[in-house]
Amino acid sequence: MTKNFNFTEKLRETGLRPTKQRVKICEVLFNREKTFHFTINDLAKKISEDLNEKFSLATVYNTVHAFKDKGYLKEIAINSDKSYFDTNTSSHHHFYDEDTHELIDCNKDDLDTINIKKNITGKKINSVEVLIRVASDNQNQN
Amino acid sequence: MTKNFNFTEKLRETGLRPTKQRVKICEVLFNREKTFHFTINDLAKKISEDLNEKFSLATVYNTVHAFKDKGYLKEIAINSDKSYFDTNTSSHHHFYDEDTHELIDCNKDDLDTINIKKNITGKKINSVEVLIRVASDNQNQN
DNA sequence: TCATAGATTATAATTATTCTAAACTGTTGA
DNA sequence: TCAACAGTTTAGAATAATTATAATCTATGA
Repeated sequence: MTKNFNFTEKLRETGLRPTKQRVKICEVLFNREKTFHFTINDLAKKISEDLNEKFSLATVYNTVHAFKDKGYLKEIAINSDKSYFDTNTSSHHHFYDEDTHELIDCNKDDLDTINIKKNITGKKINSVEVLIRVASDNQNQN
Repeated sequence: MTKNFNFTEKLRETGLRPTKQRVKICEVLFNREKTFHFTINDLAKKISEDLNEKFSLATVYNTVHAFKDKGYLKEIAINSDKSYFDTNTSSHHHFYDEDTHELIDCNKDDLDTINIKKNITGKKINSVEVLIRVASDNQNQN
């Protein structure tokens, strides 16, 4: 999904009916320069702010999951409080600011490529995620 | 915490009252060769199986959190379903088997050291976690 | 236009986790 | 040794994120 796309067509192409809600959520998520890191709640809030209308929470959940299944979104494991999603679906890693609870994408050159030397027999690697937890220098050491 | 330790003394040393429940949970967690990866539910089940008695779930939560705060346990972010904990508190990484929902420790030589080249101004790095998701070769590509 | 499969919705249900307040227990010091 | 108190445990209630349900609605293809 790229900026200023014909979301209706894109949705149809990938087998999702382009409903009003889905198209609008696409606009909120993908009409932007930088990648967007969000929780369901963030998104629901953004929808009601930006569009001045409120979709059912269930719709937000359904849509985000549909988008994730179609590969428009990536889910990022941070903790068990809530799920975080990322509009950047390329293979990349994250900083997580434990003070602000914000996610920041790593650039390609922030980190060497992760090289896994061991294979688990009969298993293939689905993903490799690095999470770098950071916090203010002058506070909780964890 | 090491195998066959005097848990009562160890608990006291770190400022935790060695109650019956805490000592028994120590035994379940730390009297073993290999590291133990578990969810709260796993642990609660193991307690009732191994010890043939049932501690209040709240106690299991309290104890696990106390142990985590004292550095006996590490929490591992996998998904938002539940929290996973690890008795191996050294800096290390994980494979996560998406078929069996099992965690497997990476050995030091499974992975190169992660070298982070970028700093976030004013922030210090608390931890660097790598999670390698694996799954059976002949099924869901995610 | 119509039938229908697929979506949306409000709400209920579920699940993991945290809170609460009462009862209980380790520890300290007289 | 024992009273007193702070720290723990406990059952159950409360909370929060998420999923399920079932009725209504809508995009789509005939």
